Amino acid sequence: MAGRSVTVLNVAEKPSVAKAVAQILSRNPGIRGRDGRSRYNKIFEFDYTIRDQPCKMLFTSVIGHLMELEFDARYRKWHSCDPADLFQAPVHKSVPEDKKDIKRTLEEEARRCQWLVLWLDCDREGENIAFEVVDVCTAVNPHLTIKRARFSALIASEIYQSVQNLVEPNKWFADAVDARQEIDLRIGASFTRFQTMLMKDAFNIDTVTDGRNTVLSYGPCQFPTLGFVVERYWEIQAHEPEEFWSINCSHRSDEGTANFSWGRGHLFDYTCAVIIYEMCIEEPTATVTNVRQQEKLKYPPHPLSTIELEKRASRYFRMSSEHTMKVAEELYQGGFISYPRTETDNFSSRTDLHAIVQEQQAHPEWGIYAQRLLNPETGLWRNPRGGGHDDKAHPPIHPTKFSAGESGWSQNHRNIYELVVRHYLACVSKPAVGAETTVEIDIAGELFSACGRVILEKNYLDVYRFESWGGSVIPTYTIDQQFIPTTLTLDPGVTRPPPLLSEADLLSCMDKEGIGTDATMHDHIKKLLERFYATKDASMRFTPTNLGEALVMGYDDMGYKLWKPYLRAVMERDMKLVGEGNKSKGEVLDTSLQQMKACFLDARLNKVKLLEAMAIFFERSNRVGSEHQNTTEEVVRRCGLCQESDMVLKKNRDGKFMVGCLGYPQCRNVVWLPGSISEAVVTTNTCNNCTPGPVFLIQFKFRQLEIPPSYNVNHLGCIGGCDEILIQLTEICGTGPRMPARARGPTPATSNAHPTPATNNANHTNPRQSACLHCQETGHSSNDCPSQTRRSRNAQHPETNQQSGESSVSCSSCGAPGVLRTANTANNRGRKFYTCQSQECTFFVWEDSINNGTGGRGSARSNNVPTSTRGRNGGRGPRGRGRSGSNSSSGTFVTATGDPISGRRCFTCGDPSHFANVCPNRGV
DNA sequence: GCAAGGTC
Repeated sequence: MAGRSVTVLNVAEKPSVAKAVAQILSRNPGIRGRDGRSRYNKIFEFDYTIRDQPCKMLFTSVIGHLMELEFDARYRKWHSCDPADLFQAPVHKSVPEDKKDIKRTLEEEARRCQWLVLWLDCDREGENIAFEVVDVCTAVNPHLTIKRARFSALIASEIYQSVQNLVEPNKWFADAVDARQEIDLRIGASFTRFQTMLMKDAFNIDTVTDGRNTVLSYGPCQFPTLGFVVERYWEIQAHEPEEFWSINCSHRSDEGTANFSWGRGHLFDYTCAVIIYEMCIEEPTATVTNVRQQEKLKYPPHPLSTIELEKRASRYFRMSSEHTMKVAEELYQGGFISYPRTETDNFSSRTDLHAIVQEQQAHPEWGIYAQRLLNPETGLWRNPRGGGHDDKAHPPIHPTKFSAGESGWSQNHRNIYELVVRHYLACVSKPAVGAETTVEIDIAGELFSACGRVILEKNYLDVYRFESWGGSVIPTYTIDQQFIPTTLTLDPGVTRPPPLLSEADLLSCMDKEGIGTDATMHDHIKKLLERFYATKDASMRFTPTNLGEALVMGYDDMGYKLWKPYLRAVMERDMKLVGEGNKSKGEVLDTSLQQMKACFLDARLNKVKLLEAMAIFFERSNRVGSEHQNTTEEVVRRCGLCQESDMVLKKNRDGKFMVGCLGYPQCRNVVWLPGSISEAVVTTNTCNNCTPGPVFLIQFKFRQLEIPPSYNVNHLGCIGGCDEILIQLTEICGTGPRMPARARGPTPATSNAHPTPATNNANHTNPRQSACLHCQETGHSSNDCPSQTRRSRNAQHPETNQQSGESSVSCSSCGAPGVLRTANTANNRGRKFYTCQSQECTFFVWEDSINNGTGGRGSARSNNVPTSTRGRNGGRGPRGRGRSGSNSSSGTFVTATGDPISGRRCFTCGDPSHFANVCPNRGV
């Protein structure tokens, strides 16, 4: 029933959506908006009818999130509190200064409206922004009727449908985002303050950070991103090139040349390869055993999503993801391309795909192709294949306006526009068609194959100049045909480490592990560079800096996976549960913050690991208070004297422990502790007697010889005044150390000497139980891995596994203990040798060669030992080098079972002193 | 001085 007109405030997530929806609903493409308080957010007005209700529509927007989460003022200064407090410090949402004008517009318009319709993007963040808008509007007009419009694309039919079927906003979705925001803030701020304050005083790191104000930030997205870079770097460092051998065959005829590759790929065992090669050389006639002809298709890419745009721009134009997004944003603002932040790689069936192509027909470079595409006779058109991703908010990136290049465009603008257009044209084109021929031949029982390809139809490749489809023509062969190869060679090769991560690789890793969103991934990458955690070289590949590597190493040495993507994955799972209503926001916050706080406290107890890792790369600073014992101060209680600051546990340079007020020198409240204390750590336990609480108990360790025998060296004590034992020991021992700190023995063991925190820590894995990152062995952590002694980072470390007096032999490949065994082969029966304890490693050395210095890695083959170990680990294997000189000259070989092979000689010249592969007349 | 998420 038509009634009196109501005034409806409609709010979209961004100005462009407000305008687009207003244009559609008002059926006025030229609709003009009036200005509000914010220069970007216009207000469009028109009349509309929603389910028979006449409406005066006011359509405006926000610019993403309207509010930010922050700590209450008292906790905002870095030294205002213990970073551990940030896990429970009060937080609140507020509108930041630069969004105040948008808030004012909403307030002014909301006052005169009866309805509020939320047109935010239909994802979790959009839902959360919707509730921010609701908060602002209902604060000034509590009687508003609140409705949510759900739409998946800015297409007229979709919008009409949506406005007639308004729903309720989804609080669960918004709650999920609230939880994420709070967890990110608390973890980020606490760890950032902790590690920054710890390292800045202890080391001279300003040298690597350009003297800028150094912040060693930690974030649940930036750190895993750094983790990917460091992990790859470590993989490269750990790589040892390994020689392998392959047999290659070519055949030239009038029709061309075919290059046949060996069915076995390559062999790491030189002897084996030579034996097979000899067999081939002795009977080199090739017989064609199979000829297969197949039609092959090469498909065009899926419609363009943000990540693909970034990856391809990086590959094709060497543009950084950050710059790509900046350029894409400008093209979007200019109306040339669609919204560039989208996960969607699927066009809605309602999109007019042909109209987009029609616009491009006049282009001097790809216009002809667009015309061909639209001509049904060419048969070039094909509806695009989707990649299965849909963010339900935006279509794939596609051109929205024709341009043959604008005068203000940089080369990058031209490149990105061209990529978007060509990519779109490719998507709606038929795949390329090729004819592939595979020929298999047999030489002396060995299989070889060659493949030739002819492109029959280029189709999309005609327009998508960024891709190619290599192919070569090979001669025609028939089954049972025989020929003598033109060349038949035994060629050496060497395994190579993987390359450093490229920007495209990094984006793929992040995408796969769910780190960041399409709109923020480039920010996290940029942050690594800004924080001096990584550098990017000319070929767009990332190397960790010393700082980045040290931080990851420090946490890794603690056994923490804080630099791995798992934490984010858990958070993503929790957010999903909250969004589905299967877990409450409070529940997720409670458990994950409790776990993260325990992890934080534990990390702080183990901070020596971080300091040790940093010490590998950086000089210790001479600043006062820089000794690592007192670089972070653990809060014991609130100061009862000034009642403003916290009392923290400190250790002076001379080794004295005390609990002092952070308000020093304004507040001089201090509790001196007995001089006989060797270690003191604040625990999470609190005193039940002392007030005002909480007063955290301290785990003390006293030096045995400095306290009366009736006292225990370990004592969990309180400094609040209730602890008789502590008072007595202070009286007995005084408050100064007996010996100067420097005269004491080695620093006691670090983390193991500390009590474990009372709370459980789900993220902590014991490095003694987990496999070493480098050699995959258990029994040591990655930082103790003997295989890493070659790494540059250990150059400053003593060789701990080579200490004199040790009688055992350790594996030079993985560092595990050697096992003494007795040979049982014909030539060496009874002779002793060592192999590696690990079944996966083929280290070998004769015992009698150790003292005369002839043994070691690679000696396996020159000493005729069984080579079967190679087979046991599937071709990957010993880090030992390939062949020794004696193999190629003596002519004595063993089979896999250790039996000698005699009577072999060079096939080419008949000389028994060498084999054909090293013959001066090499080749056939 | 700290996070990550929106978007101009």
